[in-house]
Amino acid sequence: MDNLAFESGHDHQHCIDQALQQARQLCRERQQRLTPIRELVLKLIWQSHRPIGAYELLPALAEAGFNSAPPTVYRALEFLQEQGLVHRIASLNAFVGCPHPNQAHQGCFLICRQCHSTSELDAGPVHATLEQSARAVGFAIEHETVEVTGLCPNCQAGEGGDA
Amino acid sequence: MDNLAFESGHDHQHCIDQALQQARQLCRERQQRLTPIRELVLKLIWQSHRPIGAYELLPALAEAGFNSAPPTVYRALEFLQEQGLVHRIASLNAFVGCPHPNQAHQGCFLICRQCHSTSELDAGPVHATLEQSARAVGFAIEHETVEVTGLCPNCQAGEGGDA
DNA sequence: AGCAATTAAGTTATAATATAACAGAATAGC
DNA sequence: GCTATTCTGTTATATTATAACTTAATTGCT
Repeated sequence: MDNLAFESGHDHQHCIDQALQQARQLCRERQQRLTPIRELVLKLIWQSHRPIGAYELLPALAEAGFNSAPPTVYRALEFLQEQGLVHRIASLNAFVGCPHPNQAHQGCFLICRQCHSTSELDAGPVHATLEQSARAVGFAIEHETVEVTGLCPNCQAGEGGDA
Repeated sequence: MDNLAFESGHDHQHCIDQALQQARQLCRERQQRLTPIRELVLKLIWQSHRPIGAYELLPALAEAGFNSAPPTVYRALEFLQEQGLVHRIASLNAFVGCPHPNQAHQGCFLICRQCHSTSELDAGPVHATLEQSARAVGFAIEHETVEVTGLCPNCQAGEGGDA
C-alpha cells in the first residue's frame, strides 16, 4: 500500500477498495455518517487518477440518481475533508484522496504537470523545516499548504525520448 | 529593508516607495513596459497590508479613471507575476508584492489568519528539504507552492490577553 | 515625421469555482 | 412513535478568472 501514484504496476483498484474500506471503518469508529453520497464522492475521487474538480464529479452523481447541484458535492467534500479522507489542492482547485486518513496531518503533494498524477509525501521533513523558519520569526504554524509541481519519473523519461 | 509584515514599527510607506522604485528599474533593465495601470496595480497591492484579491483592486482603478473590468486587472497581475513583482497566494486567491523581485525564486509565505499580515520567507531551506524528498522518488521539481497559515507574534499576544 | 508592426487597453460576454438560504426528507436517540 | 438533529434537494447568487474581439497606444523602421 501507500504506493506513489506514478509508480507503474500499482493496482489502483486495490487502492480504491482499500481506501473505501478504511473510510467506512474510520467513520464507524468516529460515529460519523458515511452516507451513500459521501461514499460515492470518495470513490469517484479515488477512481480519478488525478486531482478532480468538484464540478467534474457532478455528472457521475447524476448518473447514480442523486441530485447533482453544486451544494451536494461541496457538502460531501466538506465532510470528507473534515474526516481527513480527502485533501484539497489549492493550486488546482481540485481534490485527491488521502492515503492515510487515520492520523491527522497536513499534505505535501507532488503533482506532475504532464500526466497530473499526484502523490502525497510524508510532510514531516518539510514541516520540521517550516517549523524552524517560523519559530525564528515567532510565527505559530497552524496549517501548511505544500504543493509541488514538476515532472514525475515516467514523464521525465517521455520528455527526452519522443519529441 | 525586507521587514516582515508583522514586525511593528516598520515604515510601510517606505516599503511601497522602494518596491515601486525597484520595479521601475527592473522593468527598465528588462525593457518591459511598466505602464500606468501596471504601476498602479502594483502600488495598490503594496498599499494593502495583506494579500488582496483581484476584484478588490477594481474600484481603485475606476477611481483613477481607468477601465475597471476584470480583464484589465488580471492582465496587469499577469504581467507583474511574470516579472516576479507580485506573487499569487493560491490558498487565498489573492496577491502580494514580492520584496525581492530581482532574483527569480519561489515564495514561502507565512499568513496570519487573524490580521492577515503575510510575510515572505527565504524559501531556501524548504526548497532543499523538498528537493531531497522529491529526488528520493525521482520527481523533478519545477514549481513550489508553500503557504503556511497560523498566528503572527502580535496576534499570539492578543489571543491570550484580551478575550 | 510617416507608416507598419507590435503591444496594451477597452469592452462584452461567459466560464469555472464556490456558497447562501431555506424547504423537505431521513435518521438517531429517547 | 415523537422530537431533535442531521442530511439532502433546490433555487439563486457570489466570487474568481478567462475568451474573444475591438480600439488605442507605442515601438521601430525608413
